[in-house]
Amino acid sequence: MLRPARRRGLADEVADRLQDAIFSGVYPPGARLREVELAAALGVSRGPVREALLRLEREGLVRNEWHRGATVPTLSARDAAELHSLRAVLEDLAVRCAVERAADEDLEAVAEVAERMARAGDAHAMVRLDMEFHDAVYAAAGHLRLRAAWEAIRSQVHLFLLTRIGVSERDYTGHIPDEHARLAAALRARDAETALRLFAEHRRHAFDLLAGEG
Amino acid sequence: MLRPARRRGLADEVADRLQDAIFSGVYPPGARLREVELAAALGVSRGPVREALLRLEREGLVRNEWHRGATVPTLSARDAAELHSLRAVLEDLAVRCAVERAADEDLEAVAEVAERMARAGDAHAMVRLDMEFHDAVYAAAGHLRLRAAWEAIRSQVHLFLLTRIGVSERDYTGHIPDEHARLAAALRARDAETALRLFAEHRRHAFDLLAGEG
DNA sequence: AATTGTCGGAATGTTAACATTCGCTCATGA
DNA sequence: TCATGAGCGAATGTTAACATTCCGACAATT
Repeated sequence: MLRPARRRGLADEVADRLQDAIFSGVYPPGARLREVELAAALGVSRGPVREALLRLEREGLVRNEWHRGATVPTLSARDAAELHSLRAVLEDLAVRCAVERAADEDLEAVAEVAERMARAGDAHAMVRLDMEFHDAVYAAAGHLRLRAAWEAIRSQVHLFLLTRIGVSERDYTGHIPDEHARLAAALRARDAETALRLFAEHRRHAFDLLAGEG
Repeated sequence: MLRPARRRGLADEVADRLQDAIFSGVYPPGARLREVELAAALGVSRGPVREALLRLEREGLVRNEWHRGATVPTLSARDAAELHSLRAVLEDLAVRCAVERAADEDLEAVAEVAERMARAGDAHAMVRLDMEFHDAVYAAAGHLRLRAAWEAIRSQVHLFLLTRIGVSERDYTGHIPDEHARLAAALRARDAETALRLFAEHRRHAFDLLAGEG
């Protein structure tokens, strides 16, 4: 069973590199992303860079302004609240779809990611797995537009976790794997009510932990 | 009270023209959008056209494939179901936000659009006002990312209504204005429970009417 | 007859040069 | 001292030419 081998243009390549760079802290919130600078650093022309910045804007990782270029946005408390509330309704739908009509193997893939979290290396790896876990849930939901809506805020959630993780790293890495394991179990049992409750508690937990002290 | 006079580039201009053209039926679902052709027709170069197509892809109005160009997608029954379910959770949140913390003037703006629907000209104008009404609700919600999520499917909903409107135009134009008036009234009364119920019935009504017979 | 290889045309992907816009600085004036 | 305007520099917006990729048709081979 082969996945479609799609050819990617330079733009996608550049977008991925930029995303990694932002997550790595090379371009912290507030930093300006100059097209010529990026083009020179990556060894491509401004075209693909421009296109990549547009894609990252769609994901909320950069802000684009007329004739003023792209900058990495700083997430305010209000932004965090927006992400929290929007994520809640999206994830509720995802959980309902997944429980209702996902293939068993897709739900097992979710559980498999949850297991990997138990032996994550550092906090950054944990965050990556956290994102991967939720990706798997949306994939199991089999809802293209829901997945697209998630991907529109996914990077922002990722960035939020990375920037706020220092304030309580211990609690985060300690409780998170176990929580995800329970989440996966509820999904595999196709227990919608329990799953919805657990996911809500999970989000509330993470939100209180990370948004409160920032 | 002036709105910010923002300078728009050619790309945005092109995107709007293309959107109008698609809604007008110039490019029906399945049609190919060739960059050179569009650039020549609009009197600009391929750069802005490319950027515009990327923006329209973000809105789901065109599909872009590697080295195969852009096409107007045809909406299947599954697509309609996806739009319906996603729209439901987004609009629920929008209504809750609007009832909870919208300014009175924003809710009056919603009602004002609803009133204009009573004296709409043709069916196309009615659909435009329908979209405008829901735009106003999202604007009243004051939730930037929720609004962005709506805008990601807005054009698809618009196109869906336009393509399916012929099957039951009479029912659509007949009942819709009254329904929206009640919706607006519930919002102005800040009656969350009633508003949520009415919006759900509204969507169910439109979905049954238009998706069923296609 | 069916499959594979090759070729041509057409469209997109990419590049580099040109045009435009914006923020900043500094001089000017009241 | 503050407000106003011109000019400069830097970055983005736009363009047109070049490179690459893909699809379809047709020929060759088994």
